[in-house]
Amino acid sequence: MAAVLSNREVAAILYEVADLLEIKDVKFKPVAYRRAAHGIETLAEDIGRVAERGELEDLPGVGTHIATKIKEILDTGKLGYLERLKAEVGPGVRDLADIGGIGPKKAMLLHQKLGIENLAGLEAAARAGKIRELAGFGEKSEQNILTGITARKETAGRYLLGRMLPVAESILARLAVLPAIRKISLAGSLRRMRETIGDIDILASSPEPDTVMAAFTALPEVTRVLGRGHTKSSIVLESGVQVDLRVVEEGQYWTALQYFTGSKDHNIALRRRALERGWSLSEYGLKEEETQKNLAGSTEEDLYRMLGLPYIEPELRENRGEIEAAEKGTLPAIVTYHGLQGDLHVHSDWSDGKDSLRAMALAARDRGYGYIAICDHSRSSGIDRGLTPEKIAQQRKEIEQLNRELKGIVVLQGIECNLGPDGTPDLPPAVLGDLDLVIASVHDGLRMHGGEMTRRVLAAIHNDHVDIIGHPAGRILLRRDPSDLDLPAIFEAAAAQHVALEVNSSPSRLDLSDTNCRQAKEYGVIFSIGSDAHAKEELQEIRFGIATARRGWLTAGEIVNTRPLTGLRDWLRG
DNA sequence: GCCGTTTTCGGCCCGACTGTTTTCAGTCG
Repeated sequence: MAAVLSNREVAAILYEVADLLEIKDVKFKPVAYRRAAHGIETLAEDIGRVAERGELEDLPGVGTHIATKIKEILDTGKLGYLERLKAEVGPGVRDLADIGGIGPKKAMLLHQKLGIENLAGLEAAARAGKIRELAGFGEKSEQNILTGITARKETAGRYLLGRMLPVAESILARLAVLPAIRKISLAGSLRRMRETIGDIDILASSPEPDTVMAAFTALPEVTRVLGRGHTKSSIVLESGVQVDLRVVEEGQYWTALQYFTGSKDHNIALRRRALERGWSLSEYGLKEEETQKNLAGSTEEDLYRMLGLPYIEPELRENRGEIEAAEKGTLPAIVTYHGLQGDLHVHSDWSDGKDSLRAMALAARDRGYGYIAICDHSRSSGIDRGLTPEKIAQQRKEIEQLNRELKGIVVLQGIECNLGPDGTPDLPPAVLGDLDLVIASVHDGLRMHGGEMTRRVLAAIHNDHVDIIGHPAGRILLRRDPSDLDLPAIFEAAAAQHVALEVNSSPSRLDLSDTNCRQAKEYGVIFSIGSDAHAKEELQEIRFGIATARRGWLTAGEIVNTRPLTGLRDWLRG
């Protein structure tokens, strides 16, 4: 059997080809390879199946040549063309361009003039003071290279959305009150709510940009000012994250917000659309080529309307087909941030949570929920204080008492039961049958071989007592890859068995992922969104799960906890 | 290397900032 490669792995090979071609200063091909790679990366269907049907060339950006290369990758797991490029350019040269301030040109120059092969070589050359001697480099660029290498070692350059959004919102709040500020918003990947972000982007409008920049660069948490201009300044926070602030004139705010929200690919597609109409789109406006008259209206909605499109939510702006769908009027009405009636996955101090049942219930009511499902861990999950059948019976009494007492919120008794190696829950069927809701999750043996792991989860899906599969892919962002699972098989079974797949909102999980959701919905899967809160303050992290669902094009109808309690109960019985 | 309700050839998004330069290339988003 030939090696089975995921879409992501195929795309990674094409991206590498693009980078190496760019280093070789080949024109236009890098863009072509990147576009093909992006199309494959965001494809809902398995690329192998597309290839089997002989439809590779129907994919956007894939022509005869790239199709042949994709076939080679799928057949052999490798690409001869890439191997030749690597041999030609030098195997580690591509990594050099991961350092800020170094692009393809400088990477090649460093390689050719100093024989640098990798990041270790780059660091050594910088420390030895050799880089400043190169034409086009100086002392400052040498220092920046060293700083960049350090930053990369510490963080690998990505940060969790759930950790950075509060930081960004705090900065935003302090800038928003400045008298010089007219409008201000988050932009970039943070506004699109990507699961990890590379930096924080903020956009503001002001008649006095210098005043705003002065306040921004003087924020107490700033450890370094990377640059300060009239329209753009960049700072680095103690955490190592970079924050960019752009300040534009009032009249340019909405086009600038659209522009700086991205994604880059979405914007390129929009700009092409503008060009087709004889206009040019930039952060400064939508302009008629000849007259330079600005056609953009006074909101982002106006801008999309001018381009013949309905408004496209920031979470959808990834050039994953949203522009085509908008044009056809088939863009889904994605779930809203206030669209949930309850939280289906929270913990209490009965297992590893911090707060009592009562505290969790009251906090849920404060959020406007009608119900909350307490899903503490079961006994074998390796987590201290996991619940035994006896404990579950005691907990039920307390929950019943709470439900008699509390108005405006219904507490459901659920469980997050642990799945054994063969997919059997670690509680007897009779115990599971008495609970309102059963989440089944894998917490150990995550590195199981693909077939075994898939069978394990499928067994849980076919268990009559299981309502939801918790954090199905088992990934930890920036730390642990998803388990080796046949996701299409799981999606198919979950849809057939009416078992919901969870979108876990914990900032380091966001599992299922946005692209998983998008793929699963094609199978008719129903989803549940849970905060996985272990304290009442964490209930608000549900917004990251909702964001993930939105990025996965999910509508309220596809998410079981958008239903009021009666609707939820109907589904649980069904 | 891809693509085309003007094109099967000749295009392929746009502008600011940095660090190095005495007028601009490279990088970045």
